[in-house]
Amino acid sequence: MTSPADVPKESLVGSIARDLREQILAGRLSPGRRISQASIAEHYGVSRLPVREALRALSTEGLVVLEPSRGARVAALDREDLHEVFLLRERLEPMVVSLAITGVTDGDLAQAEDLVRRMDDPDTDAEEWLQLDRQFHTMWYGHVPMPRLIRIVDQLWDVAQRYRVLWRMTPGAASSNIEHWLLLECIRRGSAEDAAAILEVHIRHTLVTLESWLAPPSPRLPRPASPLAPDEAESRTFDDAD
Amino acid sequence: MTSPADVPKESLVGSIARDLREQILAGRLSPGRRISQASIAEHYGVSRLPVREALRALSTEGLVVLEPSRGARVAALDREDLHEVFLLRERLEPMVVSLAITGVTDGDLAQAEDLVRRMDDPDTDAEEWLQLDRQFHTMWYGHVPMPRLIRIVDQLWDVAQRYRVLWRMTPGAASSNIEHWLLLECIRRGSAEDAAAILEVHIRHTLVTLESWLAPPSPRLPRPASPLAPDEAESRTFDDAD
DNA sequence: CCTCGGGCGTTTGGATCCAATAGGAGATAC
DNA sequence: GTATCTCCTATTGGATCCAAACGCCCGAGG
Repeated sequence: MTSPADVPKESLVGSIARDLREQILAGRLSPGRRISQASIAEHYGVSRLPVREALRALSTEGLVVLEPSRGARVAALDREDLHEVFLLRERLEPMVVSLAITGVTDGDLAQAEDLVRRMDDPDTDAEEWLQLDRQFHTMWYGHVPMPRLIRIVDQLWDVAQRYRVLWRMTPGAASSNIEHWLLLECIRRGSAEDAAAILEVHIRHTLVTLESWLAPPSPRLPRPASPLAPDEAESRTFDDAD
Repeated sequence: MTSPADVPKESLVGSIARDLREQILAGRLSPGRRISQASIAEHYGVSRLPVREALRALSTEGLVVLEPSRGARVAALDREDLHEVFLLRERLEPMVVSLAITGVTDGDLAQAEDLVRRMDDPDTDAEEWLQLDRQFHTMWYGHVPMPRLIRIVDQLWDVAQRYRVLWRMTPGAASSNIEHWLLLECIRRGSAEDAAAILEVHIRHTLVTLESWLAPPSPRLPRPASPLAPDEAESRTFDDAD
């Protein structure tokens, strides 16, 4: 999701990195799983070289961890990391929205309203909902001329996405769209402070919901097996993924 | 400055990236200058391959820019970037300090006081002063268990360092250490809010000083030729650097 | 039966080689 | 004299090949 159109000709490493990122975000490559350079290279029909660089790039984004001469693994998910990522989002994204608010156009507002409306639609499935949600939150970034900040927030979104895949199953997910309507209203009114405040609450709300679901404070609720468990057993190979 | 001891055996690309980073931060590789893979490789006596990966790693840190099949350049310095970097520092570093403050030990305080004292010493030259300054600001990070945040702030410091090299020549530099004493006092008292506030002011202060010096609002002051000018002429080759 | 050490296979890391692209110099036409 | 088109060279991107490190399995010894 980082800069789709500013590179006229994308290199191999870029496309491989993007696809791997997609796989990891969608959860098709489980956390903690080893990534063999050779299997990836064979899967894409290329040499191991661009795969190496793609893995290195993904490691700087925090999606994989690189152990020297021991290979790469999909970055594990744990509650400390979840907490950190959402704390950073909570601090940075309100900043972005309040900076973007002066550049918002009528077309943006119409598009945003359409997005929120589609999120209200009970027919949209979980995956599509997540995509709409991200689009709603990131559509304002184009108005903020701070490329470093945008890149950081985009990467945080990438990591957060891995946790959000779990969150969409939680019961608290429904109330989220109410905050979307609120945020949209603040943006429409052009009040940067209110929008920032709403967004901060919104992110914190998501964090609390996620944490309370992952670390059972009320263990009486029956839940499926904890999805945070990294599969050290390397149960699946990459080629199993598709 | 990222994790000196947690990698037992450093790979070639790591050491090359570290050295190149050092060169760029110290200003020995001027902004905008082209970096030829071959010259770097020859300089270190290695193949071009680890150089490529090191350049890619540095590009994710924002120190070099990579144009596809056109090579790498040292990232240019401009006022928008300066503004952005310091705005992010202003938002993130107070957060770090306020989070670190509960873990501060007496040893930390003694060491910090020594650092600030040495910064007051008129015998310390500019380069050493910058190093002491960075050490004073980053010594608290070890108490904050948020690796993503620390890495982001470290990278921001790296970029900021390139501007600070210029800043140390400005007349406003002297008053900076007063704020260091204040910050140290807040940390000693254990008041996170005050420390965060002081640090925020401190960073903003630095930014304003730098901006007013770089973009001459009072052009009567005689200044040396603007150090922000990128040398598109590629006046120096890498081997000239040492 | 458990533990330690050596040999082997697999995987990563680096070097060398080849293709493709961009930039520039030179020649030619207007 | 200037602008444009073409060819050439230098540099990057990718593939293949080789060495070194890690992990594992098996065997010997306590």
